Amino acid sequence: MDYTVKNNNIIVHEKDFGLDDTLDCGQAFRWKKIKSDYKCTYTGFFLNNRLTVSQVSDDEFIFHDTSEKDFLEKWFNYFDFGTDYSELKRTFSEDETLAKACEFAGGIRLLRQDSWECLISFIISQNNNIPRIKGIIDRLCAKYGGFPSSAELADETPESLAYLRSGFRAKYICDAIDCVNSRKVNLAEIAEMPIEYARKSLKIIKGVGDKVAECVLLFGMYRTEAFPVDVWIRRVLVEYYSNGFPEFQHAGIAQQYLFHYIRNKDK
DNA sequence: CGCCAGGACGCCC
DNA sequence: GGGCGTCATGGC
Repeated sequence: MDYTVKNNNIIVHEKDFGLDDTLDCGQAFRWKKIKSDYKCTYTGFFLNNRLTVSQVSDDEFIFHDTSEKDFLEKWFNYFDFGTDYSELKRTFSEDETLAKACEFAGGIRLLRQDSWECLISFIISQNNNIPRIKGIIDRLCAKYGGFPSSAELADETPESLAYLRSGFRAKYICDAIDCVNSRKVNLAEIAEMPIEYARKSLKIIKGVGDKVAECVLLFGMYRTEAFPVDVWIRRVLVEYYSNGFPEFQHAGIAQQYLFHYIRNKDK
């Protein structure tokens, strides 16, 4: 990765990176594609830092109205620019199916998201579909002027959250708020725990089962050994890996390629 | 109308 | 331990 500062923008050159692949693959829910004269442009947030970013070509990107300081302190890490995805994909591609998946959407990167936002987002995701997940999170952020902290949400009840239309998940959101505010669950500590303890700790929260815990670990804590199995990945495992899934370092990142592949390959 | 969506819980055996 | 009905909501 290399970058140059130009006016108020940061121009980034990076291979193995695509905005559509990365920002519209179901790992983050607050990025919106907007009209532009570039290949594509998205606007969205990390915590409550807004960014508008455009893809100019296969390997050129514009981070609009971004200082060098903000780029290096926030966005470099968020987009995981410190990781060599060429090398990762080379390793994954020893597997036949993963080779196809990496070829299909080679621009996917694992975003380093905020653990709290991730926890709430993936509680909302259960037995739900991506457009509706985005809608619920939109309504939450609209009310609070950004993604609310657990402290801001302290007085919410399932009834007061009715406007979200999140259905049976509202009581789970409230339990997550209570667990974090009472320090029964400490996300910063969980992020550093051995993975089995981290899983158990997250599952203290009602509405957090195996799959949601795995998503929080992978997307919100950059625990790349976490491997969420949802209905789509279950299909991949049945269809292509009846003899078991091979051992990979950073298997969670491989999971992202597979998830995107199985959902979109027939389109 | 039924089926499905980045599932988890409660209850049953 | 595994199996099954239920839980809101909205798009198709």
